[in-house]
Amino acid sequence: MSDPQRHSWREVRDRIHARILDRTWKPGDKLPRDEDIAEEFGCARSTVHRAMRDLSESGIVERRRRGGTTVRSDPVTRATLDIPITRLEVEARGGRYGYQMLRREIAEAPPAVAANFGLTAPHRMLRVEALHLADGRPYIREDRWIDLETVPEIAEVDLTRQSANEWLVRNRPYNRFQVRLYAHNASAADAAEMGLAEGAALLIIERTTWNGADPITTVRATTHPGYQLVSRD
Amino acid sequence: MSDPQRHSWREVRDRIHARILDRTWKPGDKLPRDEDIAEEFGCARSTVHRAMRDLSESGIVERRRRGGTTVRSDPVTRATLDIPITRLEVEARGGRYGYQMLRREIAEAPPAVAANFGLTAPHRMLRVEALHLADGRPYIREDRWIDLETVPEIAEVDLTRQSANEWLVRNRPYNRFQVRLYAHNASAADAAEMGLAEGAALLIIERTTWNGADPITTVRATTHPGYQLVSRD
DNA sequence: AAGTGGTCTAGACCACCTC
DNA sequence: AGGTGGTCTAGACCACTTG
Repeated sequence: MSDPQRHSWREVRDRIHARILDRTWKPGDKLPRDEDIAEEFGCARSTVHRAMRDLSESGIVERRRRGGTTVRSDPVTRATLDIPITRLEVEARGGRYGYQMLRREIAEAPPAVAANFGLTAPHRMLRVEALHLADGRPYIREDRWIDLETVPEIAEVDLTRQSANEWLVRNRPYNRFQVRLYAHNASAADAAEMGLAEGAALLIIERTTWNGADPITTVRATTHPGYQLVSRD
Repeated sequence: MSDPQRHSWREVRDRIHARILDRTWKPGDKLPRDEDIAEEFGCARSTVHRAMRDLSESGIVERRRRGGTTVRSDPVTRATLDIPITRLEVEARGGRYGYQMLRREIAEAPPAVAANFGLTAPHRMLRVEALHLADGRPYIREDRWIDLETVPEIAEVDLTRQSANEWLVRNRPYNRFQVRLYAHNASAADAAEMGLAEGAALLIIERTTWNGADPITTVRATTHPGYQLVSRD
């Protein structure tokens, strides 16, 4: 009557969510078919579908063709993180960005690296270690392995001036990736290269990227002390 | 001709994405209107819309009513993390879950806690410190503050047997939250309560939840050494 | 003021999976 | 084999926001 958007998908979503929260529909229960909910709420099935997709993406319900919609019995907190390009992150904070390549070698990928890609056969890769600087101080140290079978051209690129990441983003974009986060005590090498105390707690961001089935690169980014990641919204 | 689903939204999405990757449309550029893309691709505008929403949620393009669609000039890696309920996480790994309340007090929220909620006025809150155990060993230690103005009933709940989180999930669900991740060296107190070496690098997961504008709770979860978070897909 | 994306509808067909 | 969610279409109207 007075509501703007009486049958908006957000309202439908919230009404369904409310019934889950008030235990009308309990974890593990099966919800009615979209069509029946649509009829009850007096809206189109596609509106219910839109609402359900949101609940499904939030991890609140699970949907399967023919199997219907069920309330997830193991609710999770599903957070979205934006991991920025380091140069833009530094500049956005008003800092002066710097990049410095530390080492470069071509070698067999060690087992830990191959495992990130799910590879069993030995693989020749380009390894690049580099430092990202903010106002001249170490900000992130990265240890990167690039698959030379997928990205042979990278062997010819001058990575002392341009970060491997920026070259890859432009020339070998990925369409699939995985991120792994954990804490790590600064090793003696970390401490020396980043100018900090040995043992300092550092957040590590590991990222592995593929283009379809082809491995592209895996990076272990060691952040400076105090670095934080914050979820969107 | 031979493709199944010739005009699927995924195909439309991938074709648009391909043009961004091959720099037909460069970062900062404005894309054609959905309707024009639909005409070019020979599909409905709603199919383009579906494709665009996916690109927008992935952080590849930005869309504004009247302002059109533009390619993001600061590409990010947008990762989704599932942070499970600790009890279910332990049980899923085949461990025996245990819970132990350490301390409970009612106090003014310190500035750091109030800041998480964006509060300026002093607030009385319930503070609960507790330990989650896996096979009898400390798994996660949590330091939680609960807003007594929003959730007065919690003061009467017996939190020695039931974790505050499980009570809250059932009785005061949130609809908005923020997560913050960082690394931290175990303090002497951390070390004593979790049975580990002082200075160990620990991943901290801070979570603050609201119901609309009302603060519910903020938790600082200190994970055990070696704990990892991995993105979905 | 007008043009863009956002939403809603009704209907059709499809794909997947459980029954 | 049949029922469920998933997708696509065509059309209409709305909301936002920018020129």
